[in-house]
Parts: sequence; structure tokens; C-alpha cells
Amino acid sequence: MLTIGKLGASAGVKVPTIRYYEQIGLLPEPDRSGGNQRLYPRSTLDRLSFIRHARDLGFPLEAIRDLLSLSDRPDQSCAAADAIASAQLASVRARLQRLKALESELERMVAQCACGTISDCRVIEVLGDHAHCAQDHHGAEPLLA
Amino acid sequence: MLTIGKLGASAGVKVPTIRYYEQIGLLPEPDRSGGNQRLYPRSTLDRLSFIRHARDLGFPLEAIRDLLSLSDRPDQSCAAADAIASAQLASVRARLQRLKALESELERMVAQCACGTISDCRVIEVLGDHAHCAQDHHGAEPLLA
DNA sequence: TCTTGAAGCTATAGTGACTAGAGCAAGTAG
DNA sequence: CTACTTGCTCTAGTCACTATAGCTTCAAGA
Repeated sequence: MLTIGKLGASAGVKVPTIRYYEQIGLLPEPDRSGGNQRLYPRSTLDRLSFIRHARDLGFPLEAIRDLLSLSDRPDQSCAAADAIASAQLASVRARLQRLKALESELERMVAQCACGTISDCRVIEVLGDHAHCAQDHHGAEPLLA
Repeated sequence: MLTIGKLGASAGVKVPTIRYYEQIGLLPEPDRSGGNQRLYPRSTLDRLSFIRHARDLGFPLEAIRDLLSLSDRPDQSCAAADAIASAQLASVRARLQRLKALESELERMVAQCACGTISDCRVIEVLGDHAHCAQDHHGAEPLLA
């Protein structure tokens, strides 16, 4: 049996995060010690490592919830899991596209800055007028979600 | 003078977002009409477009706040603006690196899925065991911030 | 002038995935 | 026995909005 601290250290997850996962139902409520402390079986380490790894790959918690419930039913088709992973791949690719465009725009902006005064600063000027931009990095989904 | 709706449409920003920007002090409180509706001068359109454009480029609002106060003092050195933009570029590049690693890991995962049952699903298996991975996409800063 | 519909107002709460803090209780090493 | 660490619960904060509820004001047509 593992305390929450050992579990977290083993899986590379912070203790409050584990309690948060329990709160949202991603981890089951474990048994408690006499003094009300959580005690986890080994199997929870596997589950938590799975979650951690999926988070590292950028899967949202809701997708991870689905993946976990799939992994509990080994006889079913893998198609659903494949769909979730493919969706994640597509989302990563979309963000890559967008970030690449931003990178080149920012590069141009910084490169052109001669570091004089604000009044002839390219950084400020370009931000003030989208017409200075090579691409249309307009809108689309938020960069950070 | 522009109503909040016209302002939003012109700048490509939703109306509640404009009110939010006012609330956090990124836009000044405008005069009101007799019926208590916000009325904006042209200059606010410039300011809002600046914000919008910087957000499109991924700058956080706090950085934008700094950039705006810089742009209000045209005689000062542009070095501070350059530093903010360079930091943003660095952050975009860091996220690009990370996303590229994730992309190839997800590609491998999805490509290996033969779409049988869950019990021999590569997607589930790889997520369950980090040792299957080519790279160490471990930790670092959160993908989405 | 009346009416209808769009656009505006305030205020509160929700999103995702945690993180931080306060103020305790329990476990452990010397 | 005494520190010290680890654990507990609960609340609130993060970022950049978005959504909802319930209300008022405005502009255009009949």
C-alpha cells in the first residue's frame, strides 16, 4: 500500500493533483488508514501513470476519462481509442500549424527592431496594424486550448 | 462615436470580451449615452485592434498591458518592447519543440493501431507504459500556457 | 404613435487543469 | 518526548474568456 506522497513521487504527479483527480472522479476513492490517510494499492499507480502519460501527450482529462473506461473493457473494439488518439493528433497538428505561422511573424517583428525609440519601433507598429503581417493569423481556435 | 457592438465588429472582438477588457483595466472606461450605453471614440478602435492583434500572436494580456503603456510613451527606448516580443518568440519556439515531439509520438501510436480489440491496442498500451516511447516528453511547462 | 426585435446593461457563475494557502491532525526518527 | 515531515479539508486564485439570467434602451416599420 502506498501513501499519497509515495504514489505521487512514483508517478511523477503532485499530491494536490492526485486529490484533484479523485475529486473529479478520475481516480477511485481509496481506503483510509486509521488516521484517515489515503492508502493506495499498486493498481492505482498504473492508473495514475496512464493518466500522467496521456496528459504529457496533451490529451484533455475528458479524453483520458474515456480512454480509461475503454481500457477497463479489454474485449471491446479498439476503434474508439483509435478515434480519440487520432483526434488528439489532429489537434496537435492544427496547433503546430498555427504556432509556426506565429513564429515567423514574431521573428520578422523582432528582426526588424532597430531598438531606437518607441515611436519607430517595429514591434509596436506591427502590432498596431495587421496589414504589416505576411499571414493571416486571424482568429481560429485559441492557441492555448 | 461607436457603440460597443460596432466597435467589436470593427476590431473583430466579441462584445463581452470588450467589457471584460474594460473590467481588468486594459481599455479605459468610456463615456456613456443618456441611456447608459458605452460610446467609444475612434482611438479606442486602434487600441482594441492592437490588443486583438497581440492576442492573435499569443501574447498574454499582462504582456499586452506592458506593450500598451510603452506605446503611450513614444520617446522611450524600444528595448523593453523588444524584450517582450523576444520572450514571446522564445515561448512560441519552446511550445513548437514540445508539440513536434508529441506529434511524432502520437503518429507512431496511431499508425501502430491495428484496430483489433482493446486488449492488444497499441494506443492503450503505449499510454500505459512510457517505455514504449521514443522520446522523453516528460513534464516541462504545460503545453497550453 | 405603437410595437417589435435587436442590441445594450449588470451581475454571477462556469470553463480546464490545476496551484496556493490556511489551519489543523497524524505519522516517524532520534 | 519532541521535532519534523507528511497528511487532511476547505476555499480561493489562475487565464482569458464564455454563458446565463433578467433587465433596459434604441431603431425601424406599420
